Amino acid sequence: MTITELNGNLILKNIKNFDAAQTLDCGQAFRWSCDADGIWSGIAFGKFLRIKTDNDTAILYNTTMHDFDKIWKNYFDLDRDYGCILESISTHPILNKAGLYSAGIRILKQDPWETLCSFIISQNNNIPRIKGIVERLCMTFGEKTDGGYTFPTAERLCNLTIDDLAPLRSGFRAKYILDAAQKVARGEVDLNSLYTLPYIQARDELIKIKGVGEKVADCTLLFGLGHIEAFPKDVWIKRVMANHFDGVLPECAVPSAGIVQQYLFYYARSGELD
DNA sequence: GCCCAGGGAATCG
DNA sequence: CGATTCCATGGG
Repeated sequence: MTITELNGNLILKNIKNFDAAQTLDCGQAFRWSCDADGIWSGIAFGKFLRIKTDNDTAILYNTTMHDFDKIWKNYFDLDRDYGCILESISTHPILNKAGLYSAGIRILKQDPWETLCSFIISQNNNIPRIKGIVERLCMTFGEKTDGGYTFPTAERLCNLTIDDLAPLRSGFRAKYILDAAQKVARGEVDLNSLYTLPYIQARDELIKIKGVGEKVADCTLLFGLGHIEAFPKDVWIKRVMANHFDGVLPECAVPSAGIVQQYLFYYARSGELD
């Protein structure tokens, strides 16, 4: 991968397995949207970004080398070799097809609090409505910034009431959002410690929060904390496991289970598997 | 109207 | 332990 700076934009060349549309619209993040020119816009870690990918090139608009090194390189997981992972599952016919179909997906390293809160909202919910609730959460309690609103911190939310959250129309999830905000803001659950804590222990920490079970915890660990061994089992993945794998994940997928999980989720939802 | 959605808590037996 | 049931909301 090479990086060049041009007119305030960054151009990444020879970057493999990175497709903005697949990565940002595969259900791991809920705040990105695409315009007519194929440019994706969103806010993460308090910063607004526009990005477009085309084959092995990516253009990041109106950003700096400093922010790229500090935020976006890590956010888009650009240091990981996904070709190696795709190769490792290529011997299994279904996994191979899922991987080829999803080869532009990168597993994001999102802000852990935003990830936790977003996936609490995701429970028994559909993706368009999750996006709506998350956006109303940001507009109501986030801070105005370039291009929109930031994701509100746990500290901002921890003293609110369920009535305060009524404008979100998040239903029964409101009480879970508040419990998460309180435990995180008080340090009762220390999200930053979960980066390095072993996977099982990190998951047990997250499950202390009301409304957080194994699935929401796994999504937080995978999409926010870099634990690629986490394997979130939602209704789609349960169907794939039952219908195609006899309930057991193929051995070759285990080392990078979370990434393979996202390939399967994306592939299954496309209708190509059935 | 009915069914389902990136589930989890409460309550059974 | 495992299996049900309920939870708010809105799109299809």
